Amino acid sequence: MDEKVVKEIRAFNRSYVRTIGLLQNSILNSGYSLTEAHILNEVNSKQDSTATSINQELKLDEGYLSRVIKKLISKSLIIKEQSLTDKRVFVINPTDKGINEYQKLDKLASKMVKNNMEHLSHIQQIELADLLGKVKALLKKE
Amino acid sequence: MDEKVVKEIRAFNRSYVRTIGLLQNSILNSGYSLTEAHILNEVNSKQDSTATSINQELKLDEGYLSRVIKKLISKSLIIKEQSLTDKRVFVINPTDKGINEYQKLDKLASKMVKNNMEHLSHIQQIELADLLGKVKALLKKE
DNA sequence: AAAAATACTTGCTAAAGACAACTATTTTTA
DNA sequence: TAAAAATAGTTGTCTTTAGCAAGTATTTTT
Repeated sequence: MDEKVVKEIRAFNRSYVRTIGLLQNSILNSGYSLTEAHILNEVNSKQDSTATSINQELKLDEGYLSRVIKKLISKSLIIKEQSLTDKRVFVINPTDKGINEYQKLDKLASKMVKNNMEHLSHIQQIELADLLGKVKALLKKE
Repeated sequence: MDEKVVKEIRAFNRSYVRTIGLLQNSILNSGYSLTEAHILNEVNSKQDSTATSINQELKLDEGYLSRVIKKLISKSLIIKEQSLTDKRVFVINPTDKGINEYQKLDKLASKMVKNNMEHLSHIQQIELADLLGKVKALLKKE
């Protein structure tokens, strides 16, 4: 494989990690940890999540996940109900408060992205979205 | 600002974070924490680093950085010498072992990137590098 | 010369996460 | 169908990572 290509990709990764890192840190100022925000996102993105389904995405330690879920329950952001068909399983859904908080986080994340792009002209912004879309498409082909 | 653009960028961030996250985790299996790897990178990238110069890039807690540096010294990966011209300053450089370990990490990171791209054709790889270069250029304009 | 700033360190604490052992339930298999 | 294995989740314990505040030493500013 072309070393030049690898070099270019790694240079991009380094610079982009820093950018995304800053966006993520802004979420940390919202009162939720990154993991909590991710779980909130999972639970709000699909109905009847379970610890297992959440962890298929997040790949955390199960014990740790269990505790974070407990914490989110204690904050009344999610509820957990034992499945009637399989009593090993506990179905998780957001409360109204959880939906609300998630939407706040979502808006915050959008705002951060906007702030990060605001020095670009409108045409450049469209170009950026176009470029990223193409990259995503290339990398999706598994 | 165009909501569609923001949406596209956020979708990209999500998918890319996952990709980079996997690469970073592979480094974690090398026996060094991400922070240690970053410091090793800093110290190997430029001569006579200092805690302050490292932190201009990494932006860690100063106390924590001080301790991680101490740990790397105890592992004989870096050495620290008091500056003769300004005794507040301690100049940091990699040892031979530190240079060696850094090169190992560097190769590992390249390998991971390669693995991640290997399902792409040569033309697609070049296209990817080209797209990422353009994105980086767009975002660099501060 | 005193005050402020810089460079770094240390004590203390909390958060994030890993590992192993455990309960409860369901599925597989011999 | 009873025993074994697998699945889903929890809890105890520990380490790592990191942040905050107060400290030392030195240099710069006033």
